Amino acid sequence: MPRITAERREARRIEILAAARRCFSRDGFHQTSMPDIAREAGLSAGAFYRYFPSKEDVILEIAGQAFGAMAGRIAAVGEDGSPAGIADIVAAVVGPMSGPTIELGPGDVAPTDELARCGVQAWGELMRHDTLRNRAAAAFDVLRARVAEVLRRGQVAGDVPADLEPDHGARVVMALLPGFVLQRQAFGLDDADGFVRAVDTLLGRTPPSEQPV
Amino acid sequence: MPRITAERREARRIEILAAARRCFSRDGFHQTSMPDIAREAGLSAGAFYRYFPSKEDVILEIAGQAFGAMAGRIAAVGEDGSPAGIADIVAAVVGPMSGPTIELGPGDVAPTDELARCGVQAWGELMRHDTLRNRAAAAFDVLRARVAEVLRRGQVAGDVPADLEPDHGARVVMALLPGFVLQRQAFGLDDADGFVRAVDTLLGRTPPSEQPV
DNA sequence: AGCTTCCGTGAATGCTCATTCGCCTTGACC
DNA sequence: GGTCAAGGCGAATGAGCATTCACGGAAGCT
Repeated sequence: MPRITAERREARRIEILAAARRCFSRDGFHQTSMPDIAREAGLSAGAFYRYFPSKEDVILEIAGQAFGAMAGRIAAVGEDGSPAGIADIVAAVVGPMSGPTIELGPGDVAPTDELARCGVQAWGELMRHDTLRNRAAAAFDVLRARVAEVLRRGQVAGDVPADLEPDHGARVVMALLPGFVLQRQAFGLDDADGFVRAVDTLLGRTPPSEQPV
Repeated sequence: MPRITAERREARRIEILAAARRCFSRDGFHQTSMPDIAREAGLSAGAFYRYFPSKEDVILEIAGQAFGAMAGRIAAVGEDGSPAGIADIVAAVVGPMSGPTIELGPGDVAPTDELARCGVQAWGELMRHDTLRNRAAAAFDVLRARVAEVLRRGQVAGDVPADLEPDHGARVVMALLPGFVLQRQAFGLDDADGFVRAVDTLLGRTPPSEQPV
């Protein structure tokens, strides 16, 4: 018979994750100590371990949130049946991010700057953490296939060059996203509209040969 | 009167940096201990400190190498007077990377996978290390201006949409690079040719309106 | 050769940190 | 209200780490 309800317990867990995100986005994964997280969450160091087995578990969970938030935005494009183009995909990921981080469900949070900063650090972890990398690779493949599908539809509609290999094209589209995130988080370049407009223009919606100066 | 010549001293310094790159690319900045670096360099832990004041200095120097190697490739595009396009810039960064890391000059090394992996981790450091961020931001601005200039020339030649804002377009081109590096280093996707081909196609060299299915 | 100066060594130092443990508190259930 | 298992606490633990230091030895110079 637990002293606190399951809901309260879950809320506490989520609160600890939120505190960890704040610490990680401010100081980095490895410069944040457990007492830091506990203090930020308003708990003692010991209480933390009633909710998570180790610090690494929190890092992995937050890395998962960061990747998941991005993936969720991409996956949502075109789900309502509207005709989705490449620029729509880019716009979805690159869209507004400010405000507090909101829990959408268990382990599912809205994308924020805070989370994006954790994500950038998680890229570094990807390269030597096998579990994280495998999960991320699987998610990447799903998204890439989805983007490739959008490109194929675009080819049918004539919006996308017919001689583009969709799988390679999807790689290029996916490659735009980390670059934008990095520019925004590291250099403060957050003109998402200008970025999307440039993507739209570059992608040939307005073919250069028909737009002489 | 030094016991070893200046050349030998410099060689040792470079060797330590090489050892640190190997360790960092394998285990990450913060999972690598000083004894690890010393052992990899064939030195004692104490000797390291005759060459560098601290571990952080090595990290910063290697981060600088990683960014500098990329920057060097971008900056080299079009320097020989040949007409450079966007795809040339992407191709330059995305090009071959294997082989041992080669010292090109003081603090100047050729891009390798090893160095690229250090670079990805350095992105995470960027966000909370002011000195590193400021230097990177300055370098980024220079490169972006250079890419924007290539785009302007492309507009004159008719290869690039006239209504593209060159500064925004340059951001987009620059954004492609971290994405490609991450895909290569984290997921092993190293088909650089296919990537460049897709960039070339997407950029509208072959306007979609003239390529109906 | 003799002196001096610097280099390399590796054990010692003095932290910090993740994690654990014994104890007290709290709230649910009877 | 009483009981008791779980929650919370924070000092204690023990490992690991960056950095320092005192010494042995090798090069340069005279």
